[in-house]
Formats: sequence, structure tokens, C-alpha cells
Amino acid sequence: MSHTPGVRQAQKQQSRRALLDGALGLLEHQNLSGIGVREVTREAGLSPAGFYRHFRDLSELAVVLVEESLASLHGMIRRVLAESGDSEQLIDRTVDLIADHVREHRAHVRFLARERHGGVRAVREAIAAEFERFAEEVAAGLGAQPASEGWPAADVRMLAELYVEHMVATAAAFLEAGPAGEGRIARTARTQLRLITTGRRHWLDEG
Amino acid sequence: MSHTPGVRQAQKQQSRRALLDGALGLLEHQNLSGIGVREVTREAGLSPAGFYRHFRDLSELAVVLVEESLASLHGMIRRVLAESGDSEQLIDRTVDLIADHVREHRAHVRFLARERHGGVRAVREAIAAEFERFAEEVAAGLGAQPASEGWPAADVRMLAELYVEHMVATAAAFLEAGPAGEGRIARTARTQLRLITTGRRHWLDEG
DNA sequence: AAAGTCGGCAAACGGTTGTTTACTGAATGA
DNA sequence: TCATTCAGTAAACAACCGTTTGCCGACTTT
Repeated sequence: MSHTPGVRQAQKQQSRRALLDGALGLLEHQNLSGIGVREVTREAGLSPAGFYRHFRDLSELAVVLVEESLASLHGMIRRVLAESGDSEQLIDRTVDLIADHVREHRAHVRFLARERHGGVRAVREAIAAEFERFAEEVAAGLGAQPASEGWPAADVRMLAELYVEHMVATAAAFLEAGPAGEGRIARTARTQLRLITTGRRHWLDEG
Repeated sequence: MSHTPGVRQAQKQQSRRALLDGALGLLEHQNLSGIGVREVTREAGLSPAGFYRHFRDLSELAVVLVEESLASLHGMIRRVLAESGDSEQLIDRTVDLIADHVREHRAHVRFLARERHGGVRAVREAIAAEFERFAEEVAAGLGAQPASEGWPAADVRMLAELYVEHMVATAAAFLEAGPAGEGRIARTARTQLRLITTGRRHWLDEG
């Protein structure tokens, strides 16, 4: 354990992780504006002063949490876009993936839902910027599908935003409902997606 | 100013209003979990102890704010449902009404968006319950329209929820965008509503 | 006019907060 | 091996916090 560079870095990363995880844990039941530096360090097993070796303040830590939370969400979206099959199967699969994601990343999803319109500007903006990128990615995916042939780019974009918005709302509903109401949420989400798909199919026929 | 009953009550109501308004003002830039009793009383021009003559704690006050915020929203929804005309005009009018409402009740809307998934359970539940009632009201309105002839009740309900969700998302987007981006938000919202309407028109044609 | 009600206040309670300070000791590089 | 770096610490700081207490004085009732 000596003269091997990196030990120090690794220990620091470990503390940093403990701070991030501790904060995420506290944010499960509280708001970002409702937790404090001391509380987080207590949760992480550090002294209060130790916090400042890693972050300037709590909102800086929170922005890192945003990035981590959306990285996992990003993976999910890519998985959704990679699916293939008829639209019915695709819808089922999409809703299942959302449900899985909420189950496996409950804390992340809750954090995003809570702070998306929360009281800390920097965090709000970080989330908004990342959702923007999601919409772009979804738009690119939709644009590549045969169903979007002949669509103006702006229309593809608004459809992508509708999908993203619906996905976020569905995830939040899963959260709030708990395991019991999961079935009902999923059924509603699927039907709504079917209706949107119907509209999509006839979009160019009229108006 | 004496021996006339009601003076006391009126003065008390005035203080109560000052507390509610003060809190709503603070909530414009902060989270509910981020403000304190003392802060609110300072804003309202009362002493800290005075607060407890009106509310047990801040979340009790917040629940009252929820009711007031949703009363105004409720009025807007009724106005939307009362509109008549072809679907194109109806969509335009709806989005305009949402924009108006956000302009005139900025603080209320912000408060709802912020605390809908916020850290205080009682408040979250109060908002959720009221949104539930909205969905029912919208469902009743949709069910009465000729366009819903032959629709199963469950489908009407899910459409209502989709509309409500979209309305809330649009209002939140107006908030975040400010006057500058208002046009873009409105355009997107209108197009999305047109797509949903298209889906609605062809809902019974296919599987 | 006297008695009662009660909204608002000042003061005090113990407790928490964010942040800075000077320090220690292990990991590091020469 | 010896000097340096630096993550983590304990302690202190002043500033708040929520809540309770006892009291006052204006309204209200009798």
C-alpha cells in the first residue's frame, strides 16, 4: 500500500461517492432545498468540513446527481429507440421499459421529478437542458422511421417532445402509484400511446 | 368601531391572508421545504408566534394554498370545456386560455408545478386529489361531445387524463419559458393538440 | 359598565445550520 | 529517506430555526 499512485485519488472518489449517495438517499423523502450540508456529511460518514473538499455547495453536488440520473435515463431511451416490431409490440415494450427503469432507479427518477420544477435554478436548468437533448435524440430516431416519411422536421420535433413529455409523466405516475397501481398506470399509458400513434398515422391525411 | 360583531374576525382574516400571500410570494423563488415559519411571518408583518393562531404548521398553510390555486385552475378548465366551435378554433382558444391563466396566476401555477412532486406528502396528495377531480370533469365534458359517441368510458377517461397532463405540461412550459418563448410553446402545444385530435377522430376506425 | 374572549407580541428555550480555522497524518514524489 | 501535498478533522463562529410561555389590549358579550 505505498508508493503506488492513485490510492489517494481512489479514497477521495470513495468519499465523493458516499456524499452523492448519501444526498440521493436523503432526497428520497425530502426536497433539495430541504436538506443541508451537515445532514449529507452525517449520512456519508464525513465531517461537515470534509464536504468542501469535493463541492462548493449543495447545488453543485445536485448538478452531478442530475448528470448521473439522466445518464441512466439516456440508456433507457436508446433501448426504446432500438426496439423494432409493429407499433403495438413497440408500445408494450416501451411502457415495460419505463416501468423497469422506475423500479431499478427509483431514487434517480424521484429526484428528477422533484427538482425539475424545484427551487434551485442551476438544477432546474441542468435538467431542462438534458431533456432538450433527449427530445433531439428521439426526434432523430423518429425521423429515421418509415412512418415519418414526408414529415416536416418541425412536426417530427413536436412529436418527439410529446413522447418525451408523456414518458416523463408516466414515470412520475409509476413513482407515485407504487407497485399496487402499476398495472393501471401501464394500461393507461399504453392506451394513450396508441391514440398518439393513431394520430401519427393519419397526420398527413388531413389539416 | 365598537360593538359591531365581525371586526375581530375581519382582522384575523386579514392576517391570515397576509400569511398566505407572504408564503406564496416566498414560494415564487423557493421550495416549500426551503421556507420557514419565521420567514413567512416576517413577510406578512406578524410576529413568529402569531403564525400559530392560524395554522398548525407550514404544510397546513400550503394545503390551503393548494385549494386556492386549484380553484382558479378549475375556473379555467370550465371555461375551456364551455367553448364551442370546430376543433381548430377550440384548440387555439384552449392554448390561449392556458397562456392567459399562467400570466394572471403565475405564482399559483408555479407553486403547483413545484410542489406536485415536492417533498411534503400532504401537499402532494392534496394536489393529486384535485387533479383527479379535474380529469373526471374533463371526462364528463368529453363524454358529452358528439365526437365521443360509441367510446367506452375507460377510453374517454384516458383521453381526459392525456389532456389534463398535456395542459399541466404546457402551463409549466409557459412558466419556464417566460414571455419571450411564449409563442414557440404555444405553437408546439397547438400542434400536439391537433395530433391528439387526429388520433381521437380515427380512434374507433382501427383496433 | 363589567367580564370574558382571543389575536398578536416579546422573550426565551434548546437546537440546528453553513462556513472557516488551524491541525494531523497518510499517500506521494524527489 | 525526507519534504510536500492534501483529504479529513475538531472546534469555534455567528446566525438562524420552530415552538412555548405569559402577557397585553382591543374586540365582544352579558
